[in-house]
Amino acid sequence: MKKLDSSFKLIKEKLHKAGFKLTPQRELTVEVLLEKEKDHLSAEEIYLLVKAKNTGIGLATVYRTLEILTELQIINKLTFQDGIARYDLNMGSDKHQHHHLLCLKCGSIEEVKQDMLFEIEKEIERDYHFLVKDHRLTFHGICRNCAEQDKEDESDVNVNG
Amino acid sequence: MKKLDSSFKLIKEKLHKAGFKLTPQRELTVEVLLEKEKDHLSAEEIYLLVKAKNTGIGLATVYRTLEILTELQIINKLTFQDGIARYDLNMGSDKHQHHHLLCLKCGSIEEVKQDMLFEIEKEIERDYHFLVKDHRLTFHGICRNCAEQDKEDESDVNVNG
DNA sequence: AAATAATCGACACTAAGTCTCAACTACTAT
DNA sequence: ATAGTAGTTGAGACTTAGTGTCGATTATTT
Repeated sequence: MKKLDSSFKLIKEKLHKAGFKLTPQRELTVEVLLEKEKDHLSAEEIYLLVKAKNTGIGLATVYRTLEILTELQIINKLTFQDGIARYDLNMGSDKHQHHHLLCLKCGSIEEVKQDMLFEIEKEIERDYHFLVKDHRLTFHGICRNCAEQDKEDESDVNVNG
Repeated sequence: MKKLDSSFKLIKEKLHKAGFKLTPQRELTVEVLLEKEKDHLSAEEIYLLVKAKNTGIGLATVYRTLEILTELQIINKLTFQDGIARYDLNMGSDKHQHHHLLCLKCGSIEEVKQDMLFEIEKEIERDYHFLVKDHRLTFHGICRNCAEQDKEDESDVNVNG
């Protein structure tokens, strides 16, 4: 757990430097976020996971902590089409958001780490005189797993029909 | 109002063909959407605009109508970072969503009609084995107006200070 | 160890959106 | 043109994500 430990320390430092207290509730919230690094958790989910660590925490506290972490750019707040906010560790600390692949079948969210939009941002700035600060790019489609599942189902139908 | 008229007829036809009744509430909702083509209205805003045409309509009806229109791909339902659904006429009838420029200062939403992501989608499909059906791309930044405003304010400060 | 400013949890509240159901109406076929 | 009917409507109850309030608590500083 070396990597998590160092990230954990770094985040705690950031919080402290910004003048926030290091309460156990905040530490546990960060802990959960680090442990579920790959997921895109909602506030409710984070709340339940922190509570599951046999600790009490209020939902409002989770929201407040997430707000602070977003402010400090430790996490990103994302809203996909369902309108529910999800949170995403900003490990790379790039100023630009990475992209997401949202599966329409299973709802999974995969990340695309590279930033493919550099050229397009230049185009936007030139053609629309719009000063780009950040972007959100989500592809909607069918993930690898679901596509394979679909293929299997199809051949099942062919065999049985 | 030739263009609006023909769009209006087309939409009504689509509704009818899909087996939906052409109620005055639905017609008025479509009318509002056509009149405010450039805006990105929320359900609440559409509701008020329809009511303003000295007609009664229920909020639930607006939601239901918007759901149907989204289903039939006559409009697109968009959720930006505030989590409120906004609606957007799908005039071009391209299967792919156009892009948006969201100003962080004034909140305006501008459209980018071209689809700049063709190559990137190919990359995603190749590298991630993800079958892309659609995308959502929003640039966050400062629009032309606000940038100019900022410049003016700055020179004011210089003159007065 | 005491002072204190930040933080906490419980719960009331807001707001977007959905559900329910009795009343109504656009369409279809006569 | 009219009646029958399935789809639709509006009012308001409900759900759910998220915010605000406030008295009690606690991490930090001295």
